[in-house]
Amino acid sequence: MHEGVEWALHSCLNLAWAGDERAITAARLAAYHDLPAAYLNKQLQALARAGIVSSAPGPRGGFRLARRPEDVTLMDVVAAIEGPDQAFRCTEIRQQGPGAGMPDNYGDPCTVSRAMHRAELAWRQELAGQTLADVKATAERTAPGVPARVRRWFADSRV
Amino acid sequence: MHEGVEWALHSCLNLAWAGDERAITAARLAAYHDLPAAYLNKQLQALARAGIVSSAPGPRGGFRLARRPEDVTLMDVVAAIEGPDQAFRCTEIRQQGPGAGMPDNYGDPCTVSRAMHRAELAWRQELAGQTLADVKATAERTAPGVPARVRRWFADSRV
DNA sequence: GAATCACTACTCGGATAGGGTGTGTCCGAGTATACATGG
DNA sequence: CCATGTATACTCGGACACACCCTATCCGAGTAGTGATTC
Repeated sequence: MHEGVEWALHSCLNLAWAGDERAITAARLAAYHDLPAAYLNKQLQALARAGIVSSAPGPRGGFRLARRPEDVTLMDVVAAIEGPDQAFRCTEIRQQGPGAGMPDNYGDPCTVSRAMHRAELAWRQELAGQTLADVKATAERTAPGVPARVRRWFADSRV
Repeated sequence: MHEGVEWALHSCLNLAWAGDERAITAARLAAYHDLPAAYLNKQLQALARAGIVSSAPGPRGGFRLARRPEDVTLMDVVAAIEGPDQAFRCTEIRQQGPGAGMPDNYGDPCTVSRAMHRAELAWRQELAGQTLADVKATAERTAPGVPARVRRWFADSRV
C-alpha cells in the first residue's frame, strides 16, 4: 500500500481538528509531521479530485475538508490515493496455454479470482464502515489533548 | 498485489488435481498456462519455504503438495508469496515534527493504524477461512471437466 | 550373473540484470492582498 | 477621503527526474537413473 494513504489520513484528521475557518496550506500540513511538502501536495490533489477536500489557490489559499467527517469513509480516502482498481487483478491465465480448454465456462468468473475478490470485499466493507468521525472520536478518547494542540498550532501563522 | 499470487494459486490447484504419485516440474506447471518457467520456479520456491509444497531435485524431481488441500488456506499462499508484513505499515508520523507532542500516548497504537489494521484483519480472516479444497470444489462444480483434463495432461510426459 | 562404480541428464536453488511504478522535486497559471495613484 | 488600477507575493496544479522493487533470466549444486566394468 502507498505511503501516501497514511499521510492523507493524518492530514484529514488535522484538517478536521483545525476547523473550516481558515484554509491550511500543503506546506503547513507537511511541516506538522516533517513530510516532503511537494509530495504531500500531490496526495492532497488526489483527495481534491475525489471531492474529499476542497482546494483554493493564491494567498489565504490551501485545503479544507469538503464534507463533514461523518460523510468521509476510510474507503473514500484509500480509493482516492490508491486508485479505483482491485489489489488482486485476475489476468485469466486459465485461458492461456494448453490448459485453456474449452471456453464454455469462461462466462463464469475464475474461481480463484472470486475467492480473492471476496476477501477484498470484506476489506473494503470494513473500510467503508469506518468514517473519519469515528477515527477522530477514538483518537480524542485516547489522547484528549491532541485536538486543542492541533487547532492552536495551525492557528499560529508562524512556523 | 504481486502477480505471483495468481500463478501460485492456480499451480497449487493443478498440483492438487494432478495427484501425488509423480512430482511436477516447474517447467511443466508453467507450460500449462504459458508462464515464464524460471520465474514461476521462484514462486514455487517461496511456497516450498512456507511448507505448502515439497520440492525434489534431479530427474523425476519437481513439486508436490506438502499438505492436504483442506489444510492449506488462501492466507497461507498469499503470505508465502507476498511476505509476512502488513500491507498498511504505520511509520508513526505522529511522532515526527511539531505535531509530535508529548509521548505519553505513544504506548497506545496509532488510531489511524488501528483502523487500517482492523480492515486488513477482516481481509486476512476471509482468506484464512477459505482453503484450497474449497476453491477446488467450487471450481469442479462450475467446470466439471477440468480435473480430469488437468490430470491427463500432466500424466502425459510429452508436451 | 550380480554388485559396484562412474557418467550423464535433469531438476531445483540462489545469484544476477532489466523495466515499471512509486517517490520526490520543480516551475508555471491563477488569485487575493496591499499599495500607489488619480478624482 | 474614496475608488480604481497595478504590482506583488503566495498557493495550487501539473510536468519533470530519480530510485527502488517486481519481473524476468541464467548458471551452478545436487540427485536419480543408466550403462560399463569387475568379481
